[in-house]
Amino acid sequence: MARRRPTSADVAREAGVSRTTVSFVLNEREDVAISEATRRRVVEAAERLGYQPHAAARQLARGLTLTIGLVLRQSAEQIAADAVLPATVQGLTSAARRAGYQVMVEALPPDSGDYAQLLRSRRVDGLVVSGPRQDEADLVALQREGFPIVLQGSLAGLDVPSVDVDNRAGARDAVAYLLGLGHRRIACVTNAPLAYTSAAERLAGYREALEAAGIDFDESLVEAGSFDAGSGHAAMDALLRRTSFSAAFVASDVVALGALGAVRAAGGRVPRDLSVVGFDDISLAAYFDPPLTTIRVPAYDLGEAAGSALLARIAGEPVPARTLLGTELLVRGSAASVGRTGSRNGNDSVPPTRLHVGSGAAGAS
Amino acid sequence: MARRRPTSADVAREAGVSRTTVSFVLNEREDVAISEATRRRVVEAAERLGYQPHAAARQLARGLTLTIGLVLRQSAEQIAADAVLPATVQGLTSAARRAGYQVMVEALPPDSGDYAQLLRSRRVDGLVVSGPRQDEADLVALQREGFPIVLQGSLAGLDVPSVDVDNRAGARDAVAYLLGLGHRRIACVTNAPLAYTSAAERLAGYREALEAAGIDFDESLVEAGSFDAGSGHAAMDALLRRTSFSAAFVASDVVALGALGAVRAAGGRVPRDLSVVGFDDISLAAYFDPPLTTIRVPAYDLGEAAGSALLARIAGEPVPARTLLGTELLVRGSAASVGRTGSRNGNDSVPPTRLHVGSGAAGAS
DNA sequence: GTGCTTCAGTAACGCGCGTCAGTAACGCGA
DNA sequence: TCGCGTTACTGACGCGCGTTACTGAAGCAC
Repeated sequence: MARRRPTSADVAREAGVSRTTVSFVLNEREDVAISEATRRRVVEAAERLGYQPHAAARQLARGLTLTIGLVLRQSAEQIAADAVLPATVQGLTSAARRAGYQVMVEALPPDSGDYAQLLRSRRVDGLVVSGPRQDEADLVALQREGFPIVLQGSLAGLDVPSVDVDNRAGARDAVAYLLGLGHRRIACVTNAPLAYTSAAERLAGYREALEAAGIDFDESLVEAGSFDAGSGHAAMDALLRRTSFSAAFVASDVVALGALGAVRAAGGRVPRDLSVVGFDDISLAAYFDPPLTTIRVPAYDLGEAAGSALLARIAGEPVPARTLLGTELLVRGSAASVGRTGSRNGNDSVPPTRLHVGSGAAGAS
Repeated sequence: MARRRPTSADVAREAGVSRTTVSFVLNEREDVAISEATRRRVVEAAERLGYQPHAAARQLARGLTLTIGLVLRQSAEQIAADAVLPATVQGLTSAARRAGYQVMVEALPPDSGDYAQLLRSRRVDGLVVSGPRQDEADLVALQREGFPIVLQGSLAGLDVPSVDVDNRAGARDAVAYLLGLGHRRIACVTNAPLAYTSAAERLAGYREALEAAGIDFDESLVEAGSFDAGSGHAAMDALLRRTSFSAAFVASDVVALGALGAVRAAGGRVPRDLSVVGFDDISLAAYFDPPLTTIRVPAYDLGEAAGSALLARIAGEPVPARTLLGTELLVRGSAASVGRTGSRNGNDSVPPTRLHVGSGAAGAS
């Protein structure tokens, strides 16, 4: 016969005290006086029985689930291609664990369901929502009902605290670096369609850096990527066919890998013929050919910060409306000075080739 | 004044029935008779009040949390470098959602904590445990206490149902493919230290394929990788310095990227000088240079299968002790026939170069 | 009318805990 | 002795739901 799991009543009986006392002892309540002797008796009884409080009963009595939710609002493909998601999740869970919280994940592509019930059914105490684009209405409604919500990412004109990477500053740094190397015609491949805030912000950083250097924005130098390497290949291919430039800011490492392939397919060499700077610093970027100069985003810290902000909100503490995490330029081998080849080749005297793909050249594979 | 969230009692009052009736109606119980008229009254009242059952109360009353846990038992670095984890998690959440379940993630590196309390405190109804190596004791104990557990991965001699990719068969396919291309001296870089079952299995598949072709196993052709690209670079570098071979099976795409870099650093070209086959088919593999021929692992399906198996166990249905998911060889551009160069170069007459790295060559970056 | 069955709905209990109000015992000063 | 505060503990209620056993009423054959 399987023994029933022990309840606090069993512990009370075993220790010869009341259930109330058990609760006081095990919750370490400072405001009630318990003699050291009974405290010990209770602790030992609990130990002996292998007592573990029933989570649901506790939640019901205290009105707290000690759980936060992570809602992923991207498409399935986008999630699968997200190289930094695991790190972000780790940051979130670790922030949660420090506060005694657990994390519930809900991968809910747009239009595939509703996460409001997570909150309204009190399954979680709060929500980190990542990558929303169209459910502003739901968000605002939940926020107004008083539920703690933190946005991971950005969404203009929303009265919800958000935590994000400083995409604009990172992009500015990347492009400023290329400008510093002497480049003037710098192309930009976005990391996603511009409806995504991060894509728009990175493009804005690109424009700002050009502007600061007194260079006019040229629309023909911009092409949209879309999460995956294939889009980067296509975008770079289109740019090479359309116009000429000596450097490119590709706003995502994953997209950049595709772009590197397109340059190669066109017979060009990076950085000799074209300098490239990426964004994200995925773990493979250092092993691209050439190793990718890129902007590091602190993925773990991002999850951490989102978690901390949410927990603060749950605790009723004030939370800044917007937290931006800094990025960092990582110089590796994919960008070189104008008029100089990449150092890895050693033949500095050869001028940069003017890359151009004829209409008959091989397209994307 | 903030309105209190509605309870089933409120719905009952609003509909003019008892709470019991509300419960019967909203849970759509077939075994009790409710007139269509009152059914409608209750549903409408619930709708009007925006009623949402309190999850904890429900869990307490029914003894079911409708939640499963995913325990990640790898190191933090390993999780961060895992390119297929998001897909697996998606598969798991989607299997869960179909059954009305949610997923709780617990990233618990070895020796950093205890996941038994998740079960013992009834926070979850069951657990998918991924990548354990040393907590067999805990697992067996929980299993014996009757908790539903499914292993994602493999662990010998454990009486816990497991779901895994058929690593051995996949490796066999990869190596058989290289053999079919005429290669005889085939190196192997493992995807992890051999203490990891998946690494041992993939190496075993490599040996089996060689054996089937009547080729003796040569220990000097094997080098251990370790999750990241850097280890692949180092391993390939060591192999090139130590011996010669015309092909390599690198048991992870991430590790393979580093290996490709090492070949390049040694002045070799893939597949002209060396054929390479990877494992995993991460989303970037098709954009490596050259595009990586590899073994596709069904990451999403893996999560799906683990989830389904766990839910079956929770429902008390029998579950096979071991579920192995098939893999698939994806031929791309990183392997070529012996005596022929890769077709992309077009100069078939050049014999394969014998690659060898002098002791003065550049090492890992 | 009687006995039986089916239909429609309800009262009351229990899930396991947190917590408030209350109490008994025990000093301790005047 | 009384009054009062302190210490150490307990009884009982409530959290919001699911569910079992029960009650009336209606229908129906005899």
